[in-house]
Amino acid sequence: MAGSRPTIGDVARAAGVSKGTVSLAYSGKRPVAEETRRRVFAAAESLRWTASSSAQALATSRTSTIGLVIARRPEIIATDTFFPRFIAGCEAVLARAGMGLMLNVVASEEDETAAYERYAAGRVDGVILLDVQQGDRRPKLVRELGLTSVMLSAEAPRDDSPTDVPVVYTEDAAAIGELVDLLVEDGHTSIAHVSGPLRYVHAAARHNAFIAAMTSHELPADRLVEGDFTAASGRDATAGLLDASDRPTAIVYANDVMAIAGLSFARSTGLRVPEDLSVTGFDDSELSAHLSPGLTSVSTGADVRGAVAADTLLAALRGEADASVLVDGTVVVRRGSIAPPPRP
Amino acid sequence: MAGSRPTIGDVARAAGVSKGTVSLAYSGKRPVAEETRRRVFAAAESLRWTASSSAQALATSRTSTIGLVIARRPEIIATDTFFPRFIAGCEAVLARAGMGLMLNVVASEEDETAAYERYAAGRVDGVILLDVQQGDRRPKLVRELGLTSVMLSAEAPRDDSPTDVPVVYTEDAAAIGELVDLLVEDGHTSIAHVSGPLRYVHAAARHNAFIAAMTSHELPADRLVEGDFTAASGRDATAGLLDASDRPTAIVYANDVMAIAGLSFARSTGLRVPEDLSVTGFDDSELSAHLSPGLTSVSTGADVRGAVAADTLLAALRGEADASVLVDGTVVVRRGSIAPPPRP
DNA sequence: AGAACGGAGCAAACCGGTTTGACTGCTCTC
DNA sequence: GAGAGCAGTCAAACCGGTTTGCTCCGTTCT
Repeated sequence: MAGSRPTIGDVARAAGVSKGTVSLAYSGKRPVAEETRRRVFAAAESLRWTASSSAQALATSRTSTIGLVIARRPEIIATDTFFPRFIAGCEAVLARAGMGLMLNVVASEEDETAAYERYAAGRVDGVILLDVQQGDRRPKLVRELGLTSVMLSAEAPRDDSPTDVPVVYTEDAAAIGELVDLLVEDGHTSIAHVSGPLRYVHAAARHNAFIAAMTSHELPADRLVEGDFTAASGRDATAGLLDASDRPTAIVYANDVMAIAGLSFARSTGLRVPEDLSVTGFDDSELSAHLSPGLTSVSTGADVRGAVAADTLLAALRGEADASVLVDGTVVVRRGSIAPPPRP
Repeated sequence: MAGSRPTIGDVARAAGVSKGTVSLAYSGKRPVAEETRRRVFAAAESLRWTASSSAQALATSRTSTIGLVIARRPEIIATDTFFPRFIAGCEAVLARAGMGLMLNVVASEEDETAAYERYAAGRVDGVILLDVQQGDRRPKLVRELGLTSVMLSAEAPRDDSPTDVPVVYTEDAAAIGELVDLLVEDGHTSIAHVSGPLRYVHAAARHNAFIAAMTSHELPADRLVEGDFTAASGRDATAGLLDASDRPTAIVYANDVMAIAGLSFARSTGLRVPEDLSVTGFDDSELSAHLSPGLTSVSTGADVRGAVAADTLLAALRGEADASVLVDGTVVVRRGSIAPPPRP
């Protein structure tokens, strides 16, 4: 019983052929007689044999695994609904391709480097880079380590982008523009923005898009607060904004968690939402639809992005097209959290 | 100069020793002269050599990786804040031990079985079983596949537990009891419970604890609704409870997301929280502290549980103690969402 | 009829580590 | 001074697959 798993040699013996033939019967890299193939498969099945992936990895130098390093503080990982959805999307694609996903959550830059080095030591074939920053060091790092990679971004890659890493991106700017348009149409002129950490490309993209949208309406974009995507920072930023003598009548938050915390804080000071203050979020978590009022947000299809990122990485691993790809899934979802501003 | 990574043979040559000596210098399984060891390390460093984990895995039949299969619908994964925190906790321990974490998100039972079979084919050494159900088939499955495992639970393992899998558990019952005590002390007598899917051991544990607590106060435990942990189910369950002619004055939810959705729904019908209705959650997500009113909840230390689960699994892999371990980190956090019931 | 060709399969080398039996000096004992 | 014991090292076997050079055989072409 149990003990050790059968090896390809056991299967070969049972089928009366050589190891090489068993391997070829499965890979099809050379013709194998139909009848032989059947004998091999039958033998494998009765022995319940599956190829050892360690041995396969050693022989082919491909691990059938891709890696994902998440470098964020635990509080943020805990509340941000992006990661789980993104990972679920990846998985759907990877599982179909027989690939595995290796995950690492790191706290420091050294840990991050160490994680990529372990990856390169024959643990994964490629990686997906999340939370890209301006002048991110990782594309260079992973290339030097010999890992294929794909980056996620919130804007089209610039022509002068220094790397040849394929980019999977959304166009967050357009969605932010739409949100601002909605608010301006409702009559708002004093609109604030609470961004994520601006070192992130995605946070900066939304931040810049907000400024551009306000400017295009000839409104001042001077109420800008940098948050960090946590509920706590959403509350603090909101407190600061509402404290001013001429408080804004609407706040555009860079994610839902900050928006919900901000909304709650505003209410606790006696303001009504949306009558006295309109708020919008970003990323449309499931909870947002079930609040009262519902939170106006931007659905970005995190799972789709995960799937596309995985697909793109698999293609890159096959040596195919390195082109960047736009994931066009951002949809503004209007709910009860916005309304015309109060009369002065 | 990319090309191929150096091998142990290159290091051996550079240091003027044999492959075996290099290996022994690193593993220390046999004595190696101090001076030789230094030469080997120096050579390895200058060649930037790291052992190939595929080769290591093949030679030792240990992969230095553990696996985690998450079998939940994407909506739930997206909102539940438990997984990310749990994983971050695991990772902290695993990284320190040089182990990797392989993650799989599956949609069906076949996919789940397939995932464990891939694991067993030399991808991971052991697995952590989450969301254990009554009569769960996985302990048996993974044992047959030759994988070491650890289970997470919300109650002490019964004596007659059919398996010898170590269990890492919290005692959710005590926390639920405390919540009920708080509400009863405030004068509530009509308290409802919205549970998670009762096939899960953790959901059932909280559900049963609720009934026991109510009974011990000689109150009827007859307002029980089974939800599924999503915001949508929290709202629906709440709608059903509040629709009754004698609506409850307090609702104990099995997680925060359902509680927040329920709270929002109640408000949208004109009820005030906590004046007209008290609500409590479970798992204490970061957001809960920043709502207004803050959500009374139970902090369960998901990250600590992750760390302990990882530690326990590593111990099991070393062949050490299979004992079950209690993670004593549940703390009831009282916030503004509960208050005495309205006078009739 | 002989050459050329391609399908089928075997045996052996290889991937990059780990493990172990055997050998060499050396020191320590009696 | 012979034997025991041990630190230190090497060479070779091994882990379980994949890949390739070569042989064997039957068919087709000229």
